Amino acid sequence: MSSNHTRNRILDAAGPIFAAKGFDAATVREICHRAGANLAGVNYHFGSKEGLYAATVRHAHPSRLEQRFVPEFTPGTPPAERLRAFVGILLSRLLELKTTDWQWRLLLREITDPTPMCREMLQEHFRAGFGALLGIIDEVVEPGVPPSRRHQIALSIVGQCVYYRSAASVIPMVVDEEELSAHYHTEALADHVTRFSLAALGLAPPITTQDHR
Amino acid sequence: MSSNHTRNRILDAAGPIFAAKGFDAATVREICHRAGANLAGVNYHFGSKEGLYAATVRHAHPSRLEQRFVPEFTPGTPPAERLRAFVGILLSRLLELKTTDWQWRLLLREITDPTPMCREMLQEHFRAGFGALLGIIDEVVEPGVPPSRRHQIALSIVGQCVYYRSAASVIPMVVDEEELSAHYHTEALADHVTRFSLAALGLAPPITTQDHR
Amino acid sequence: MSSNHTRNRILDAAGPIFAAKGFDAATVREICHRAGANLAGVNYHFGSKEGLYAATVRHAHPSRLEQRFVPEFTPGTPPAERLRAFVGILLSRLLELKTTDWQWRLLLREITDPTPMCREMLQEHFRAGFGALLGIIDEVVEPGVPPSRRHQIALSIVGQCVYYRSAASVIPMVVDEEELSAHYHTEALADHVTRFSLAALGLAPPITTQDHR
Amino acid sequence: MSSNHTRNRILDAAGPIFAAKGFDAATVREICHRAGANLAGVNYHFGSKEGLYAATVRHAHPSRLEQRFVPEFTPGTPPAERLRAFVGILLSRLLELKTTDWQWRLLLREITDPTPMCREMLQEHFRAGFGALLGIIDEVVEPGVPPSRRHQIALSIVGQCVYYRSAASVIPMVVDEEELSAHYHTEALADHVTRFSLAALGLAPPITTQDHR
DNA sequence: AATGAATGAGCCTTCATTCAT
DNA sequence: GATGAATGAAGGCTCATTCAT
Repeated sequence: MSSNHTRNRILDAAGPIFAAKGFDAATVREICHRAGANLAGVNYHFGSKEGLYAATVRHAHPSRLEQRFVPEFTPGTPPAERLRAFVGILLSRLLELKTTDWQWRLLLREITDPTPMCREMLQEHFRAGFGALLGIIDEVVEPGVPPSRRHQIALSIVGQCVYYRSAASVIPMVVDEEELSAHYHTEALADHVTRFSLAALGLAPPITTQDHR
Repeated sequence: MSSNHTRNRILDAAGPIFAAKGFDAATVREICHRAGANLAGVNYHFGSKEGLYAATVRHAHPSRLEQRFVPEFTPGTPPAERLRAFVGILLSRLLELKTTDWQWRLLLREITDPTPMCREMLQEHFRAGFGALLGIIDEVVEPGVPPSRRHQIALSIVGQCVYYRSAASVIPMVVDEEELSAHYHTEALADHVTRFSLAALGLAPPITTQDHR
Repeated sequence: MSSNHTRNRILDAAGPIFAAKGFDAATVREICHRAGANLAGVNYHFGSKEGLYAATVRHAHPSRLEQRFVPEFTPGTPPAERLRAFVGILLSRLLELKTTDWQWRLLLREITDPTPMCREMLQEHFRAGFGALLGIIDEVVEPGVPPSRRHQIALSIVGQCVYYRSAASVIPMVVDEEELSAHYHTEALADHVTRFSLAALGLAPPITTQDHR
Repeated sequence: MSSNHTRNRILDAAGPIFAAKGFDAATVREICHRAGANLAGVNYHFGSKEGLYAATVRHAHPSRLEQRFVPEFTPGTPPAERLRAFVGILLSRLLELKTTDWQWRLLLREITDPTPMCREMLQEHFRAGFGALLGIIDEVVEPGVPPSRRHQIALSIVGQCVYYRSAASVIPMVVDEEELSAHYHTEALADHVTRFSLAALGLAPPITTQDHR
């Protein structure tokens, strides 16, 4: 967009590196080297390593926002179907991190290990997704159920999904390889999480029962 | 156990520091200073910083194992009650991290950001907890439900709990302060997670209904 | 004088900064920033930082020369009165450095820590003041006193004045605060230096006697 | 004295460099290079560049203190003689700075451009000399003369001496070379300053008269 | 068995300067 | 005439490690 070449090259180089290593472990040297830029370029264009990090996160954000958390449904689509879509999208983002998909990894880092400099950006992003999920839940719960309960229901659903990522290293320790490949791909997990949650919401039979799938 | 005083002092000092800052951010300097030991002590006794880390994790392990995930119940205790106990213990460990309780924090770090050198220790620990939870679930599900389903049920329960820790920085962004202090202390969360899960398991009414609590 | 706006803006900005911090500590960045000019402006217009410094000193000079060291006295004014005036003016310039009076500060810096590039300017300035003082002394000394003696008398007088500036940081170490505020403002110091010097010149009683002041 | 070789080598190398260039312009690199030490040695032994500077000043101090400002006089030595000795010593220190005599240059730097870190050391040093001079003056002044006057007399004497150093670069501008070599060596200057001051104190005829010297 | 001393690699940042426009 | 962009050199400092004792 801008004609500023070096600045953009640095920005593009910084993203994957910050995403892969985090703020501390990433070095300005490596970023500049990968960008083919001079070592002083970071300070010239961004003032400091922190400035570059903030710019990188800001840079990562807008392109992400375009991907909504919920597709446009025709009115009348049942909540169960919409919940399945939400869970499917969330899980696919969490688990199918392509090598080039560093923006999302950067956000995940911020969630676990937040940096003061991009709190607001994180907040905006997180609220969007949370709001979308609440919209689905609101259609299901009885009128008298207080907001605090609805919030926790949402967190219970999100938590199930995020766990498959945050504990990715640990799940193979309790599940054998065969089972892993059969039941832990995105679609299978989305099915399970949706099913478990729908059961809790009273929109499906208990998870403990055998089903026809 | 050993008569090597310095070695043990370093080990004791390293635990909390690694737990608090992680491998990279922790410095040999600080550890040795806190241990009242010489800066060269780490390399002398453990070969390298990595060697110290591995030893620290091994050192952390045994004392942890003593704390079981489930108390000894009298036979016949209903699964719902046992599940509530399991969730309560897990959540209290996740959320109520006392300053002295660095061993557990070290394990949590390994889950999110695993280090190759202590995979086996992590595995042993994780399997113990997972097994305990499976023992409870097995009493509830119908006989025909396959193990893969039972595993995922367990992960759904654990995931809900872990999320309150891994997303600790992000939850205040969507929940106001008042609600936070009223509904997000350990006991309230344990009640919710148990209730949500029991509903999914068919052992409680849907979570969407108003209850008497 | 020139129609080159940027050049003059840089020159005006450089003066106070060089005066306040000296050549080394002053940065091209700050100067250009304060001048609202581009960072490259210094090198474009002056070739280098040194070139700017030389130009700044040259720029500082002419406006200074207007301020004479001795006011115009009516012929017949006694030397004692003229000496008091000289000392008063010198001390006030040394001690009462207004923020805007950076030219003088720049000269003072050159005296203590001379830069090769502006030797001539310094020389011209210094000779003017020295000559004025010699004019007063010449009226007092006996005819046979050689010039070398007259020069040293002048230096003894100037030296007393300059010391209050060059040792400004160290005088409070040997003189308490109360005495400082009572006897170390410009007028009181001018009185003392004049009195001491007049006594040495035989135009006043010895400084050791109690006087009526 | 200590067996710590590198530390002392750095200290010895730092002294002359700090004295010659000042704190800012001196570089840790040059110091370590000259000391034949590793670049990190400064931080290991002194914590920081500032720490090294403070240590250097402290290191410079004790050896200096041994050189008293006034030699031991037999009781009854007239004040004029003692004043001459004081002025002679002060001037010789100010003017005859051998290349190896960096300690005194370092102190002079502190006087003109004080560093917060060694204020107390400077104070101690300065008070010693000032006290010695006051001791001489006290014998001369009338009893009723207040301390403030005595202090200023002392400063007038010291000021004359210091000026020959602080204005060393500027004096050749008003005094020709021949006169310089004849009347501006240490002894001649000491004679003049003493004579000028004694005249002011009423212990010698006015400076304006031709004398027999 | 243990340590004080010393090291080399690497960190981020700042500087005056140069280049292409 | 003037500037935004970019650069190379150098700055102080921190780190894990090694060496000699």
